[in-house]
Amino acid sequence: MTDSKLAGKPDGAKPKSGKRERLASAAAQVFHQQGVERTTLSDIAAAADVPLGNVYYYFKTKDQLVEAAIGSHQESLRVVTDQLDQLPAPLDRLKALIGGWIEQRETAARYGCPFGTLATELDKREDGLDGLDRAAAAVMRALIAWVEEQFTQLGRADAPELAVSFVTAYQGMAVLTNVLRDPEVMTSQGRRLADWLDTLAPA
Amino acid sequence: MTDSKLAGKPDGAKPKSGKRERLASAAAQVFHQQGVERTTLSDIAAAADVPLGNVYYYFKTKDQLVEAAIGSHQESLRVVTDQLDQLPAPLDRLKALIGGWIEQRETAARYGCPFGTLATELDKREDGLDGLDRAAAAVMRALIAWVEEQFTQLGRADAPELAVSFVTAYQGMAVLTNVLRDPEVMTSQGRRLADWLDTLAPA
DNA sequence: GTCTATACGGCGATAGAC
DNA sequence: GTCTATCGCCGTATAGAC
Repeated sequence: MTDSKLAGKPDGAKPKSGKRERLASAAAQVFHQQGVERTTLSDIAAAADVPLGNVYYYFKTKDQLVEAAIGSHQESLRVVTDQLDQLPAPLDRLKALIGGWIEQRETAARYGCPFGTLATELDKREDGLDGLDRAAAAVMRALIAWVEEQFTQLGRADAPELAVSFVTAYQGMAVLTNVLRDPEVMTSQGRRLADWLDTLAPA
Repeated sequence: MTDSKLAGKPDGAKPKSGKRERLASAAAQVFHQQGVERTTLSDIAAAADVPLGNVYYYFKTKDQLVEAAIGSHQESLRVVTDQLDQLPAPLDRLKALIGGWIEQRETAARYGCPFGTLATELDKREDGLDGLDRAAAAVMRALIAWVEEQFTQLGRADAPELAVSFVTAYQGMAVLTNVLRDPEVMTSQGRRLADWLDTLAPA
């Protein structure tokens, strides 16, 4: 890990087209669908429409592509929360977040949570070899922190624990939606989660 | 898949020692710790203390070991629920189930839910090649069904949805406990889940 | 900077001696 | 039934032409 997005970037040369970014987001997508271990570099190269041998110009190892994929998820999260921050009420922001998850229910039914399943897979690695699992944990913490901020703005003193509960609920929904291959689980459990939010908000 | 436990069993010969079962439960354990894709047959052979070449006498392919591991989880679930069924009150059964999860918090922090992470990994496979993901789903459904039965005995008309919520909560707890590498998440969220049960029970 | 050809290692699976 | 030796494939990574 280290600097995430910047590690391994060839400098002193014209970056020209965003091949590196194309590879990173292709990696994130293919890792989501196939898992890291079942995905070959040639799968990613094909998805990004880049010749196999050329991948190594941008990423020296497969693990660097995993790192880039984590960075890609981090960026996606930032974009989403920036959007949500436009909404005036914290309660509406959280509900809109749930709404977005429900919209992605078909994808979740087939492949699970794009980020949760990646983090789970990385956690099977032996400790200390690489810090990729910790890099993934940082993104998860960023989500929790954003949710916590909303609960704080709602005046909840127990915001930290509520935030963990909230994200926990989502990850659980995603797992069951995926394992049961049933998008309706996301819909019904998402509604329950939204209802729970209403019981917390001060009238 | 097909017959789960029986598939590929050599018949017409003396089974003698339970090597097959040793291999199956070793497979379940190693798959949990390393994931299916990162686990080699030699890892499993070593864990079961069986020579590598001999594995193929009991299991023709690696996938058959995955199938056996799923069967092993199924059996573990049966043992646990049989234990819990000894308790007279359904509410106590559910709380005892949560208590068991909390006891396993250290393992969950390091490797996640033994069954949930396996099912999640199998769901990354392409459809139709093997039915292993569906076999895993059946075990998850069995857990949900048992939980649902407890809610039904509690007189809840919405037992099916409550059961899904309950298992969802656990899977989510397990994911965050694992990703954050923090056993305390399981403790605190487990307590929340138990408290939630109390709010449901008729006074 | 781009791409092809290939080296290298590892793992699933098999053959066949005992 | 048990175990060793080994085959063959595939995937990561490299060398080096263009």
